[in-house]
Amino acid sequence: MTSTRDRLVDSTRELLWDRGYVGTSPKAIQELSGAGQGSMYHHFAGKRELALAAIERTAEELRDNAERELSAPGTAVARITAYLRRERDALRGCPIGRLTQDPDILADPALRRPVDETFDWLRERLAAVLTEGRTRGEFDGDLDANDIASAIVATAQGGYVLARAAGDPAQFHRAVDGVIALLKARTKTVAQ
Amino acid sequence: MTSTRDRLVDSTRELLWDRGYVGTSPKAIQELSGAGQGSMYHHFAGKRELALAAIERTAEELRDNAERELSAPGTAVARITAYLRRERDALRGCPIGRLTQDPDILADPALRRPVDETFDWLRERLAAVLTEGRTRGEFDGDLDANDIASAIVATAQGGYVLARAAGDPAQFHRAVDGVIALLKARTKTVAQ
DNA sequence: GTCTATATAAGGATAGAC
DNA sequence: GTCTATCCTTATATAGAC
Repeated sequence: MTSTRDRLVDSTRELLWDRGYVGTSPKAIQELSGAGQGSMYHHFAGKRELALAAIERTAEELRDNAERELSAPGTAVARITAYLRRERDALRGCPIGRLTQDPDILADPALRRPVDETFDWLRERLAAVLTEGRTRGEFDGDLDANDIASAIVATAQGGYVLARAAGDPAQFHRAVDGVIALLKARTKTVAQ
Repeated sequence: MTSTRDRLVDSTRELLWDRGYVGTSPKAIQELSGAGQGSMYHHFAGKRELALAAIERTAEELRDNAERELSAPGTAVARITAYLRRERDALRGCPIGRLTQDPDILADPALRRPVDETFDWLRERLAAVLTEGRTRGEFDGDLDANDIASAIVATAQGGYVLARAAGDPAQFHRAVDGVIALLKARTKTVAQ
């Protein structure tokens, strides 16, 4: 059903997620995808081209998933809470954030771009949701949407770090609960 | 002045910080330290033993630096702010947090322990500072010190991710400013 | 499109002389 | 303690047949 090409890209995505760029070998990609060596080099020029396709696809998917939560109906805080509490494998971490630890990725503009753009988009999207909430009068006083949006994205990314260090997904959720509690304290105490 | 052994450990610390465990080769360690191959294997059994010494040393240093800010005089928020705003090379990231992206480190209990313990300590230390602040009456209402401490550590760790993705240290500071703003909003509005 | 053969370099270490 | 020689494996391809 799926083409060899697709299986190569999907396998690369999995391996990049778990082992990063430097930790992912062509041989491992071939084994996971079930494609032979000649086949792999027929479809892609090499590891770099494969990684590029894999990263672009992963970035697209992350964005789509985030947009689903963030564009749902509800208050700003409810949507951000839903986004942060969405079910996930916290121990596996973020497939995009992970790539920022790979010097070879950061050094290559093409490989780096989807990473950069994903976080840029996410930060702006969260800031827009916060601004919308403020316009609607959800929050008390003023609120720097850009800084808080950054803090929210960072809390999630750092939550993965804490979870992986401890080997315990609860550490992710604890961090997320912390930032949600801080954010909720800024909402007007009208309803519960 | 410094022993060959120390130069080997220091070089390994630098390389682990920048390239991670899988990205650090014995050859690179030898070149950076100026030690020969025989010399390296005389002092250490191999890459793993070198990494162990390097990670333990880095963890110790991180802890000492954090303790310096967190045990200073001042309010809880002032100390946490000083900790988060301490001068740093945000683009380089956290030398301990970085290791959580290395499957080989997480899979090895000895290599992983200092990483786990560092974050455990840091989270508890921040929670203690927050609890102390609450006892002193710095904060309005209640406040879940553990969750907020987690969120603070996570914001810093995630701030590095954002900074590295963008190639811009300002992204780290933006996230940090966001969480500080949220935290400050919880202080009693007595003084500024 | 896929397979097998071959190739160069690097990773990670051991052996033994000095 | 340090150096050089040697070793086996993996990384990352290229070449050419089918």
